[in-house]
Amino acid sequence: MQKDGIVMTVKYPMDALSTLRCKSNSFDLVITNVHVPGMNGLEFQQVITQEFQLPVMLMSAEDKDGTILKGLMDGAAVFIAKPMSNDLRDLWQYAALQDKKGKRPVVEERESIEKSSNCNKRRVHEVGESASYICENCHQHIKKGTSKRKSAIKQGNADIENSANYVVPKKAKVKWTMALHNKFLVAITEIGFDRVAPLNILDHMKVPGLTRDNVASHLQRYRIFLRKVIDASCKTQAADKNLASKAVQENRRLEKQVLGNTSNPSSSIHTKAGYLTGNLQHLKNKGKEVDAVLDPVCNSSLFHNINATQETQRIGDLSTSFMNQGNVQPHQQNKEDEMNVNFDGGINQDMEEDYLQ
DNA sequence: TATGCAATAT
DNA sequence: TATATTGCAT
Repeated sequence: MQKDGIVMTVKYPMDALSTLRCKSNSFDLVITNVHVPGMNGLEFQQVITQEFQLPVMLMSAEDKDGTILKGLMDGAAVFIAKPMSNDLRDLWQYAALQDKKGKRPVVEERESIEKSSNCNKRRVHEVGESASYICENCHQHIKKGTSKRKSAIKQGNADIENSANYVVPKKAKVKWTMALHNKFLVAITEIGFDRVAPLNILDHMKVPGLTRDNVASHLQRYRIFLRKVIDASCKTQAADKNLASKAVQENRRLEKQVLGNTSNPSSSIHTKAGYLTGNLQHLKNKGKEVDAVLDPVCNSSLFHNINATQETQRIGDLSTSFMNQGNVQPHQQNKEDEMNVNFDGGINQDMEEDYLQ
């Protein structure tokens, strides 16, 4: 693990050692199997500990006490039995918090309770990204317990939590790129507006690492946005109605004037009355069209408690304005976002890599 | 239990 | 600002 958040992998221990010798200052943490080709992992760990003073995390499918104990006594920072849990990311606290004086962080034993999580490329990437996040913010996490809200720390780790060096592991933050948001929209469309719910959306999106909470949070924000847009359009509509009733009154006044003065009807009055009548009809038609398109959507469960029946924008336009909320300068928008917008749901691996920060 | 939502934290 | 988390009501 390098300081800039990048993970470097090598197959052979000797390659790792030569890399470390070239630039040992660039690395924060070494993760190795106990069983590695060409060398015993415990030896490997000892060399690194002695030569580079880097925390070493040992992994093994064996959880025999002897192996664990030996590794820890020889200076390994952590020993983890495979399959590893999703809490792998917690490990970065060892790199982040390593004492300058050489004091090793608390040793924490972990059980491998969870079903084998796939430790694939995606996973490693995610951990790498969140690592730098923890490094940047670890000092904030160490201090203070004065928050009004209940701590996010889960129960059952009280001893670890209380240790001076404990850092609350920070979850990766999902960045809702245009591509991801479009997947979200596709999911909503597929599900049908009436059955929209976080878990449902999550199932349809099929994005690795995305959680129900992520979706729920995004859905909430999206609904707030829609409400704003619809409220605004209601006001517009109200204004239109006002205009329409004024038009009606004006029409009647003019018609009376015209009818009351049949001997010399003013062509300009006829023209104005005709214009207002046409305008009124136009407003009515416009309202009907919009109603027809948006009523099913506005009355669906996607828009709870929204008492709006008219909308001046089409739903498709809403996604763009949703993503442009706050109106960031267009040129600052991710090139990727613009290029990868994809309503067909086919999102490639590289894009998925960008979802989690 | 999952949901929606407001308030609040980060 | 955007996203996450929490507590509550349903």
